[in-house]
Amino acid sequence: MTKAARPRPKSASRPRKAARGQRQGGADGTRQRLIQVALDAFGRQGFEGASTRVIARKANANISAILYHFGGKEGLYLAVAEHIAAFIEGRIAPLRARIEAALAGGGVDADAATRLVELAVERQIALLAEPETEAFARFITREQQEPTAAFALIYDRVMGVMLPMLRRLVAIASHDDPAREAVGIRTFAIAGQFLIFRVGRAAVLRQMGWRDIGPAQVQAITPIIQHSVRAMLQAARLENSR
Amino acid sequence: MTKAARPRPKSASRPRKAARGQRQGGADGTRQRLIQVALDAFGRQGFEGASTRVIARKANANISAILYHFGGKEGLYLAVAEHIAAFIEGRIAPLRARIEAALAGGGVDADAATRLVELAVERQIALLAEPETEAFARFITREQQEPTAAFALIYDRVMGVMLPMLRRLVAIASHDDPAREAVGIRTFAIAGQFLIFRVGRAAVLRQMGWRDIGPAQVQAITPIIQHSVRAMLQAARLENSR
DNA sequence: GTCTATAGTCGGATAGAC
DNA sequence: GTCTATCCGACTATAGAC
Repeated sequence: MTKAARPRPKSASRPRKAARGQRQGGADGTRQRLIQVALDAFGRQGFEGASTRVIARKANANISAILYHFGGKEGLYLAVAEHIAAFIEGRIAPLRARIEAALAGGGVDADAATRLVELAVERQIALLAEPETEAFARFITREQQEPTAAFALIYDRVMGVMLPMLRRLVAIASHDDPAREAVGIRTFAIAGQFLIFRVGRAAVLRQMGWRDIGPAQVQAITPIIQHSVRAMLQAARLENSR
Repeated sequence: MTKAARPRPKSASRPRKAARGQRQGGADGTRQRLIQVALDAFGRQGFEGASTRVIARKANANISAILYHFGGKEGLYLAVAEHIAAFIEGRIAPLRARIEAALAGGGVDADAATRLVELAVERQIALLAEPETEAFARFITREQQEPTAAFALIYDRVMGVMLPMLRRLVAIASHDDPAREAVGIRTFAIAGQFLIFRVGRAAVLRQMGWRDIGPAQVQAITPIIQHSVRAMLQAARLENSR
């Protein structure tokens, strides 16, 4: 009963000795292709639903290549998480730098903070439209439901960076204390407004009659949510200034 | 390659001949226990990750009972979806009746519509706090990522009912046309504000320092999101009335 | 309606040649 | 670094006794 329903990722002793600077016989290509295919497979079918055989075949690689490069299925799973974290880290770096510089500078009043939140919202929605991130969302959403080491990795490198930053901005924009629970809740409420379009994808497509969530949809979504966020922050500020 | 990554639910010829009114030897109990355990297992580990062996053992039933009652693993999966749809249907019935009556009556102005949306938000958040719905959320969120027949079932009976209703209210509250894309987007943005607490559960718990999302958390979340929704709808109304 | 025994398939991992 | 061959465990589903 308690015996272990399945062997989910724990530590993953992936060897991956050489492969960074050498590139023998297109080896690095194999590694990258495996990660790419595995990202889609794990995201769609989950850790146990996806099979290494199918992943290897689709990546034009041998099954043993997974053992060689990642030490096993779990290692491949974690490598996918690393890939996701690295990709998003790179994409949000400019935004992060800009917000951190503003916050360090000290001259961020409520209006400036509101504008920075709106900027962050716009960038995050734009990220949703990039084709790669559709698979990311599937993978991460799965991890949110039943977190493994892969979630900790992604949280630490992406969410754990962005959320506190957004939270500080929300606090400034609403004349509140970032440590207060209400500020945290408000921050998630903001994130939820656009994340729902990834996470509730199937329902959104049906209800909206969309065939996909692409650039056209992003263009429709962005101003509405920015508007909503502004209204929410201003109302909270009024409330807190009484 | 195209050979079939896995045998997901298609039609499920579940026999389930007698079992409703007869109740021989505690049979109905077995059926219910299997559904209960399967809901948790499928939600956590996905269709292929969960094993009928473990489900049967945890439900104190024989593996063959799954074959007998549901015709197979796929039948059990769909039975879980049915259970979810029926449960939520029952829970939202009073709210639905109230909103439909108000809309049919015709006397719903923008303020009344806003209050009804706030009421719906409150009820939906309260639903999140009920312990059963945690497993529901896991199951449904999985289906959102890679929908099967189970998603169609739940969408038709729950989301497809609530979303258009909410959408009409949002349109009235914001002096807009329910058919407009912006109204649909706004409706999802509202839903996203509380759904994030279920769907982004792991991130919420980490960032907020919560150990669970229970009654105390619901009490903290509800007024903040109601306030946010009101601000958003009023801002949209102002925008549309110019 | 519940159970045991077992068939048949597919999974990940290993060993070792090249 | 890539490949084949193979092991062995775990899975779902079937057949048939009770």
